[in-house]
Amino acid sequence: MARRRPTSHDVAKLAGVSRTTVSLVLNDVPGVNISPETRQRVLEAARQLNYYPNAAARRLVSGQTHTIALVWHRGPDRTYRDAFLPGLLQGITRAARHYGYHVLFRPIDPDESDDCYVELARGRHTDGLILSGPRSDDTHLLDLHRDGFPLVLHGQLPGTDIPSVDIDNVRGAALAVEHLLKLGHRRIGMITNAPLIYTASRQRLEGYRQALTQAGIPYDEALVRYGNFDEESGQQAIEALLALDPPPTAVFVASDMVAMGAMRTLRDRGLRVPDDIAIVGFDDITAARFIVPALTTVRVPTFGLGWTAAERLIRLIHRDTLQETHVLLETELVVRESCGAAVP
Amino acid sequence: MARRRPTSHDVAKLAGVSRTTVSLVLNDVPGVNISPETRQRVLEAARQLNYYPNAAARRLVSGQTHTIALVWHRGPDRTYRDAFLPGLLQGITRAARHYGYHVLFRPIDPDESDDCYVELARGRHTDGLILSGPRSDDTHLLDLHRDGFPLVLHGQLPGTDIPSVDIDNVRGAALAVEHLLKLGHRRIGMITNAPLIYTASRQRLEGYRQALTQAGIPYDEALVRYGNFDEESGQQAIEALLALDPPPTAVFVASDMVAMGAMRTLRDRGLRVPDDIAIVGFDDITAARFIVPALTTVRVPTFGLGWTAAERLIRLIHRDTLQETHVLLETELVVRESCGAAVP
DNA sequence: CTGAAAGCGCTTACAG
DNA sequence: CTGAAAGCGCTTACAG
Repeated sequence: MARRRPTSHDVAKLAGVSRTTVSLVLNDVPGVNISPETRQRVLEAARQLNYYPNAAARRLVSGQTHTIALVWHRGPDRTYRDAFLPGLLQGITRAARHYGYHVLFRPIDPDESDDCYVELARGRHTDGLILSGPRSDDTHLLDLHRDGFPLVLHGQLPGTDIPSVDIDNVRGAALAVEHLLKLGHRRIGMITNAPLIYTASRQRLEGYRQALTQAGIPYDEALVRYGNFDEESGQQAIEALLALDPPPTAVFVASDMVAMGAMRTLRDRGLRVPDDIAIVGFDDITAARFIVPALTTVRVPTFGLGWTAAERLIRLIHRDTLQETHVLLETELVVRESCGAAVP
Repeated sequence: MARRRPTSHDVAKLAGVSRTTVSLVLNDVPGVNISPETRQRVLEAARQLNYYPNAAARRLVSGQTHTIALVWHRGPDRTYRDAFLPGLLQGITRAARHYGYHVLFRPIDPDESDDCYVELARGRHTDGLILSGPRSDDTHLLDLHRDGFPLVLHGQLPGTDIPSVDIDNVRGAALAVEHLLKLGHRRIGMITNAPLIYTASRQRLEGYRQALTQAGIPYDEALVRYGNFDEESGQQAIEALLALDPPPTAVFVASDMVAMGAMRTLRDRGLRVPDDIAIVGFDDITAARFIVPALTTVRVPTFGLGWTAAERLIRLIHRDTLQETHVLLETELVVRESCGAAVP
């Protein structure tokens, strides 16, 4: 800026009052009696000078930044996770705005050390942290938590009491499989979204098992193959499933991206979906609507995940107590064409 | 935190030096001679106390926040724009990290007033602003610019000297149409991405015209229809084009999302792409790869857009001069199946 | 009802 | 080579 920014001093001078009064008026401090005329004079002076209080000074004196940060791990599941970013961020920023907070976005690339977000917290750039895709070997995280720094995980870290928000993967997967069972399928294969080191993968597999058990169908390991976030893994997995004798009549693919690969292979092989084989995905990425046949899938409430995480984090910052430490959000089955259910 | 955070005072005491020395050592201030032993003692004390300088205090004294903000307009083109967010943010945060800056994310919903980002700038929460989707009626923007506040636009605002970064829409559209011409098409229709009030729409239409002119084909208004960001608008537009006598043999759809609608209608009508009618899109959204036939389209360099915007903004913050005020990034034609070119 | 003063936690001339 | 002091721009007890 060319000229010096106005300070509360300038406003005080122009209004003919002290800086104390300026602060009191501008912050609308309750329980203080200031004459309406004085109040008006201060407001007018501030407007005239186009005065905005310096955030740094405020932060210093209040000890609060009114900022929360989203730390976004970008691992091998990058493309997969990117699909959720807009919704999640939208949920976080909406909640933040509602409570008067700003949002800092901090992606962590695979080549970065895990602790690069620690400075954000310890250096008080932010009042709290949402960590998306937490690592179980992240000791800095536990240190921060131990020191009472407000933290919410997006995703799960088994065996910790750090508050977390996630979707109910088990239930979501069961939803998908139950739907296939209802359509009459008995021999249902599964392709996981990722290797089983990922919590979500294990949980979605668990949901598949539960739904089968519930229906009195024995779990058959041969019907399960492992995806790895991308199309190609879906192609390989479906090949293996097709090689079975007999092959499954339906497959639950626990990731839309992986399902895209599976469907490509089926098409290349001249197999029709859902007539020859039914498919249900998971995630509801944008492409699920557009592919032919349109993919029946399990929708992830990205906005709700973001809103809930931010809302709980701000609670923590305010030293409110959380009712429950871990929150699981419900998913929703979106029935389209690939499952073979009649679409109205 | 349970116990009081350590301050530079604590570090000084533990190391047996003054706070000045602590600051000098920790900031590695050049041109100061401090004995290696003292330096070591300070570093050790800081580590032992797990000391991180308070950001608010630093910001106050330096007058810099080392933060840039992305202001993200969420208008009627919401879904459309969301497709670009992850790439753009990734580019911005990478550049920011490279220069030691943090990134604040601030979406603006349609129900919010346009000036809600002003406080961010005037209150010095950030050293500069990237505005994505600027409005020509935004007077606050011009005020900030006049006052010398560092600003970079993502998108264009005709008739302003505010630095901007965008893609070369004209060239990108021409690329698409030239490709269709090369494949032998002479009667090429166009569906715009949005109404012509949007700069990008006008420019893509201009690229279409230029390519035709270049090939000696007269511009025929009847061959142009207007999309509106979504599938449905694509369906209506393609219907109108098909009703022509004769209909075009190829259509350039200046938005993948709109193209999805057009392709759905073509499929429903039993028309084959590209055999009966060739299609080229614009944007390269994720779904473009997965739809059948895979969509030939013009790729938008989202990462480059973000990186360039952030890099230029930081230049501005450093009071460097920019070589050129407006930067246009090149797009790239991604040839897939919908255009009818032989794919190797 | 309003003002003078202290203090938040740093950095940076300025002495010694 | 190192330290005492001022100051960044606010807010908040504390006097009057």
